[in-house]
Amino acid sequence: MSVAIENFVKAIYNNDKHDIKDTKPGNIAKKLGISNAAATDMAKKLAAKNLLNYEKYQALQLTEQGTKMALNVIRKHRLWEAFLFKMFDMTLHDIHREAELLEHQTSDLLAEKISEYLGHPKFDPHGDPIPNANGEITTEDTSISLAEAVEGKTYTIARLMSDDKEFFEFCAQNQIRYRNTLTVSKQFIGNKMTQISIGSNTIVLNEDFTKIIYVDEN
Amino acid sequence: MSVAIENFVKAIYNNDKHDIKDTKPGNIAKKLGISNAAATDMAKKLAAKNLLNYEKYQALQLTEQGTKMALNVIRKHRLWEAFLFKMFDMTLHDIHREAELLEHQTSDLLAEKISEYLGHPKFDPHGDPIPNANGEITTEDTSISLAEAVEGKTYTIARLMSDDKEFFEFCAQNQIRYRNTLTVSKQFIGNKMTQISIGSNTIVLNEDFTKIIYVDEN
DNA sequence: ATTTATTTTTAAGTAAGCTTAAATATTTTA
DNA sequence: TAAAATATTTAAGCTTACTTAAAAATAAAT
Repeated sequence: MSVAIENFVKAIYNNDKHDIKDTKPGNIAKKLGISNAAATDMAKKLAAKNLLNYEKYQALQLTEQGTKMALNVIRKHRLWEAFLFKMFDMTLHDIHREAELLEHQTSDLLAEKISEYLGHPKFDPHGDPIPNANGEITTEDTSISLAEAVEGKTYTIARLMSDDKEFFEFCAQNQIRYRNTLTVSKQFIGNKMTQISIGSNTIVLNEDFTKIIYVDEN
Repeated sequence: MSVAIENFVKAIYNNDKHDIKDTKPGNIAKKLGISNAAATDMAKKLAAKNLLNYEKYQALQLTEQGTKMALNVIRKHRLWEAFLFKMFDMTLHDIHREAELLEHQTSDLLAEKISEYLGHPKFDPHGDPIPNANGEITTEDTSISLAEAVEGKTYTIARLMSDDKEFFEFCAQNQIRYRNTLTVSKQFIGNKMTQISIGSNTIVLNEDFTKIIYVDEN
């Protein structure tokens, strides 16, 4: 399938899971940076290909086939992230950008080789679950946003939910990495600022950052 | 640049170097599997972009800019081949197919990371030279076709000049690999059949195969 | 040196994946 | 609940990268 189609079903899948849970054409268009008209157009085409259900003015819903395609692309994306993260010294943001391109040009064979090399990992370096070759994906998620974390407790970083360059540069500089351990040492200004200890560092995070860092209680 | 454009300049570059040394639209079209009309069309477009010189009925000639683009893509292709060959157990044919796709979706940064990881190799697993980041490429080549090799002499495999699946499966089964050593033990039926020893194996090659294996005298 | 064959070019047309503008439907809010 | 705001759809049009068919030029062969 074409890059445009793969990105379209991926956007629907992701929107459905995390974001605003709104998969109407306008939201998908916004996410992909295309016009609403283009999204409606594409929706009709993909409905004809049985990748999604389209009814005028309704939210777009992936069919089983469409979901399978989305998970196949997401698998490749996350495997590339894990692989590049392991092999090369690059920021998570750069790795994300590479994976965004490579995911569409990767055979199932190569994906399997990468997965095998990495020991069939279940999560990528953002903490996102990696679908297996059959399109099965771990859905259980006990993590909470750092914004809801409790002063004095110790946590493990479960997810870095962002594509933002600045955020990942900040992460790289402050040992904020998937599976690292941190302790919440102080919450202040109405819980909008959070001071954490991570490794030997003590840093203060603003609200924006605490909202996109997800943690599991230790 | 688009995939179509990158493949077009690459085809011209390669035709100019190895093949029939004919870069007229029809030959490029044949190589790319598109119609002659499409090739002429593209040639005009690329001339407008200063990637090649186009004159009616004449061979296509890459400009400096076009050559640079071709070498940049070829660099990425060959780095991927070298990298995948090192990392994964895949046939040269499979590796070639993956590289053919990945080459167009690889940033200069990632190419550099791969090159660095491999210790800036000068040749890929087919024995093709890898252009450096400045678009400089090793051109010296002392190798001869195995069809011209001499009975009794020992050679090093310098180049496997093919994209053919069956050929590479044969290679994989018979230790025919870039830089391996072989001895020509017998030439017969008017030098059309060549018997070689490679490792502990003795195998007979037909004319087709001897023509695409290039060797250096030891 | 003509005829014949082959290549190249031109012309017209197609599909994919977009755009903007206008019409229509839905949602919000006063 | 009617008006205003927002979203969605339709319509028309664009660009890229192709296609086939026919015309024109070049190359090969008798």
